[in-house]
Parts: sequence; structure tokens; C-alpha cells
Amino acid sequence: MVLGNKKATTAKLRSAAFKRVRADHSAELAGDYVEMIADLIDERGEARCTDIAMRLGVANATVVKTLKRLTDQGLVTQEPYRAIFLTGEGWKMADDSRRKHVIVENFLLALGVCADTARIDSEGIEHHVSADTLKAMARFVNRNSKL
Amino acid sequence: MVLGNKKATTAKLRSAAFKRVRADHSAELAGDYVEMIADLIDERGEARCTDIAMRLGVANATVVKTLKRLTDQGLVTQEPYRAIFLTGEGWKMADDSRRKHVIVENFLLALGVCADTARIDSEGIEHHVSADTLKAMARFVNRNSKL
DNA sequence: CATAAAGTTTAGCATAGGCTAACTTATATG
DNA sequence: CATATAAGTTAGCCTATGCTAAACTTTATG
Repeated sequence: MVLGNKKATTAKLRSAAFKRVRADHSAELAGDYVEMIADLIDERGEARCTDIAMRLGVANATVVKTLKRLTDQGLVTQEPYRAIFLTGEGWKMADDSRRKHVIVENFLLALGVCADTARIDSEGIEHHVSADTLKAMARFVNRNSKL
Repeated sequence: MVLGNKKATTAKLRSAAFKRVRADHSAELAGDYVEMIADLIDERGEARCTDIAMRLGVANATVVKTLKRLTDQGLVTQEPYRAIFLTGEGWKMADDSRRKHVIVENFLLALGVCADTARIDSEGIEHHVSADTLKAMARFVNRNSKL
């Protein structure tokens, strides 16, 4: 079954990309939340449900439910009716996310994309950029954006 | 309430990016399926459930269920126990998707990312690239990849 | 041509991530 | 300080996307 095996191997290689995309998607929301919570804490000292809901454009109840999951995952701490905080783990993820976000957004700007589009597209793209690609983007920014 | 309105406007602008990402996500799977079906038809004359499942790395039943949705959406046609075909709509989406995919992948290659990574990352990135960014990527490829 | 293998479908389950409506708690103000 | 408003929570619903196991068709082969 030489031919069959080759076919199976090719399929496995191919499917790896889709598996990565699916994995990215489940990590994505967590990244967005902690990044946003970190921003809110930096900007105004605390992160509240309503602000997160407004910035994400979802209902309050959705935020509550998601925060429960993030709390279970050890990224966030909260007490009833109080502001939301990040754990050490949460801060690590937030910083990672912010770093990535900045690189991708600056990269798009350096590529010649307009500011609004860069902001919007970077939000979607950042979660699907591997370490290698991120490095290539950072290199490009360094070479091309210091005017 | 001038300040309040300004805050609301800022939040709305911000949330637009996340709304786009969520919209992209629901369109994404459809794009992947039709693109893959188109490839299979071109490669071997027909697209079968099992091949799609293998390439995507998901269970057969998952493919069946998704195809039902795509059929409802008018992208795909099928009869029980037979191969799968695309509607005109489906072909249009597939071609669009393939065009985008090629640009993004070539762009990553031109950026200096290795082939494997370019293949994998492009799969995730392609769905979050706006027309503007795609144009910028195509421009970059044209300038930089004809050696 | 009967039957085994391969492929397809159905049923039933789980999780994530949305929503609205109703309720509870906290805060701000007359 | 009583109460209206704002904020947070709960309950219950929906859809998308995954899974396994079992049933059914098609096809390939002895």
C-alpha cells in the first residue's frame, strides 16, 4: 500500500494547517479578552464588564460567561459585582498578545495599508501569525518604517 | 453628554474590528470547504466526503453536517451517496478564495518566511485580509518576488 | 453474484460563543 | 437616607462546529 500511505501522509500534512487554524480560534478569544483587560487596567485602573462588552461589541451576559471560562483557565480573577483582574498567567498572555498586535499593526502600516484598515485587519491576523512570520514582519518594520 | 457620546463613539469604532473578526469566522469555514471542493474536482474530477474530511482533519460526520449547511446556503449541490458539486455561487466563492490564498501565501514567501510556515500561516491569515491589504500584498509580491 | 470493504448518513452528545429577559447588587443623587 | 439608575448576574435559548457509534449504500472482489 505504498501509494495509499503516501496519500495518507499528504493528507496529514495538509490537515495540519487546518488543525492549527482551529486551535488558533479557540485561543483567540482568550487573547482578545486578556489584552483588553490589560489595556483597561492600564488606562483607567480597573477593567469592568461593561467596558469589555462595549469594546468587543457583544452583550454583557456574553462577557460574564466568557470571563467564567477564563477564570477557570486561571487567566483572570474576579469577585461578584467587582472589577476584573488578571493573574500572572493572564498578564503574560496579555503582554504577548499586545506585543504581537503592535508588530502586526505596524507591519501593515509599513506595507502601505491605511491606518483604519491596519487596525481592523491586524485584529484578525494577529492570532494566525507564527513566531517565524512575526519575526519576518518585525524585520520588515525595522527596515522600512523608520523614515 | 458630550463626553459620554465621545466615549460611545470610540467604543463603537473599536468594536467594529471585533465584529469584523467574528463575521470573518463564520464565513471562513464555507470558504475553506468550497476551495477544497474546487481543488478536488480539478485534481480528480470529483469531491468526496472522505477526501474533504481527511484534508481538513475532521470526522466524516462533521463534513456531512457542514455540507448540509452549505447546500442550504446555495454553495453546494449533492445527492445521497454521491459526489459533491459546487453551484455557480460556490465556484465564485472558491475562485475568490483561491486567488486570495495564493496572494497571501506568495506574499509570505516573498517576505522571507519558509515554505511550510507560509503554507500553514496563509491558511489562517487569508480570511482576515481586507481588499486593501490584499492589494498591498500583491504589490509587494510583484516588486519583490520576480528574482 | 454474494459478500466484504469502503464510503455515507443519521442520531445523539458536547462545547463555545452569541442573544434576551428577569433579577440582584452597587452607586449616585435629590 | 431613600430611591432611581447603572452595573453585574442568572436562566434559558440558539447556532456552529466538533465528536463517536450505529445503520445504511455502493463498490469491489473472490
